[in-house]
Amino acid sequence: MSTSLHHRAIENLGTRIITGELPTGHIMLAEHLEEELKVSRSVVREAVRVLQSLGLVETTKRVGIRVLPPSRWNPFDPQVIRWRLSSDARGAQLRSLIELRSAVEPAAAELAANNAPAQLRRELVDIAHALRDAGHNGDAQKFLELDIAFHSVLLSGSGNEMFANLMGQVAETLTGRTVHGLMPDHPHEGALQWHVDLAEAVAAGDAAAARDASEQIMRRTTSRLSDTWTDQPRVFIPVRRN
Amino acid sequence: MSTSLHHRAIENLGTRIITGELPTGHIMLAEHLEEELKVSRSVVREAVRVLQSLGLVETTKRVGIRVLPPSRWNPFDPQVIRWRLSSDARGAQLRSLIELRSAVEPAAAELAANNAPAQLRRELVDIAHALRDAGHNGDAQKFLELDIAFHSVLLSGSGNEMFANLMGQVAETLTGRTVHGLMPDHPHEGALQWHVDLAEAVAAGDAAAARDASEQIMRRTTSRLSDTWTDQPRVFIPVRRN
DNA sequence: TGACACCGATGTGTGCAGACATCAAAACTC
DNA sequence: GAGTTTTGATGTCTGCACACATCGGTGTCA
Repeated sequence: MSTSLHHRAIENLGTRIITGELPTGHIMLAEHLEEELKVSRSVVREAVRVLQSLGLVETTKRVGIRVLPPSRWNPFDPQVIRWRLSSDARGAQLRSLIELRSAVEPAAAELAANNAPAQLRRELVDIAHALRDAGHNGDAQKFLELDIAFHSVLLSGSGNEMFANLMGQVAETLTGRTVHGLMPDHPHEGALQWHVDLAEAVAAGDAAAARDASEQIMRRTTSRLSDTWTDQPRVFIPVRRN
Repeated sequence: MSTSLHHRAIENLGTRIITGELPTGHIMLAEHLEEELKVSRSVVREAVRVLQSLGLVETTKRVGIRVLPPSRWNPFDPQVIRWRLSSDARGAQLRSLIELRSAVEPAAAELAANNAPAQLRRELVDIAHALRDAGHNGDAQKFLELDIAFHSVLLSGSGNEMFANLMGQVAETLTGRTVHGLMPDHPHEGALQWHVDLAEAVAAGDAAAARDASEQIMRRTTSRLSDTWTDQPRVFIPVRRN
């Protein structure tokens, strides 16, 4: 009972829309939602307003609340990502996130090597060494924590708030990976060293080396996970013209 | 008066928070907002709920509605981006977007060369040629439209919905560029050719060439705009740990 | 006397119920 | 078919009850 009714209503409708249980074009009435969710009008209205701002629904007078097509959803919203990760589209969502990370992290590494404050560089090196140790010792729990911390600090160090914000979603991905049993028992030895190389390149201000190391890491991560989405068809969202 | 009260309330509070007129930690009371905005409680409550989902405010019982620090804002939300683009932080926002584009578009070009459907490839080539013609003829209006269309189609062709979604924000950036008088009278001749090269590489399925051409374009775009944000300090968002 | 734990008063968001206003789709009239 | 009326859903407003975090007073104990 700790979560608010408002929050639960958003969660309920959001997941049902994203799983496709409430398909594109499906029309709901606020009044109907009241009795279905057993909540009052204000709760329904506030939830619908939030879903509207996420691009999941639109409201039209005399019609009702219409579910919008996936192309209108805001794919960068943390909630939308979380809902997709726990739906049938998990593979497609993971692929999107990995492709985004593969594009962004090398750029972030370059920026961090050029701009990050000294303390952050030191922290990155420390984490990389601890990460290598945890990997050698087979401490899976600690390894995961340090892995998330490493990439978070790296993205923060880019000084680009959009990059930095991705860390939350990266964390979801990584934790989700373990949850779904996609983590290896023993981390790859080369990957551990690449993390150290990356940290030291950033510390030394060597942007090119930092990018190289990051690209190595992302290539390996991609190849390790790519078989989870081979069955997922790519969706080509039509260009919206006014 | 066409926009709803709800929407106007969001716009009012959102802009004032992002410009810093309502600083981090500032506390408002719902009751006070009612009389200030001259709207009823329901409007205020729905607006606050949306701002909450954007990470701009949080509500606490017995305290009120507290403005959150910029590190909590969702930097990928289109509304937040728009507000930041029309605030003092416009330079920083532009830099973030360009860095993101620079990271994403070459990756999108690669993906498009590997995966895009045939019709999309043809369309891209047609647009590139039309873009070159418009550039030669000095037709600024048409050039802008085609430029937006080109990058939109390219990002859509990646088959990654997150990449595809960036086109909206790219469009904002590009149109904002002309609005702020940052467009050259005559587009760079090399850039026009690079667009054609990129389109033809995608059409031919040559991922490496597509990436190269895209990187060229982004390098030029970055260097052309970088003097608009030289005075903007980089902000290093602290890593949020639970 | 002073420090500390307890507890009730207070204020604020949360949730509820009902009413009227508004406006666009649908039905109707000509 | 064009213009008009009707209808039905969201939009907006208001009063009320409740939950609960914070604050300040009270009592207890050292």
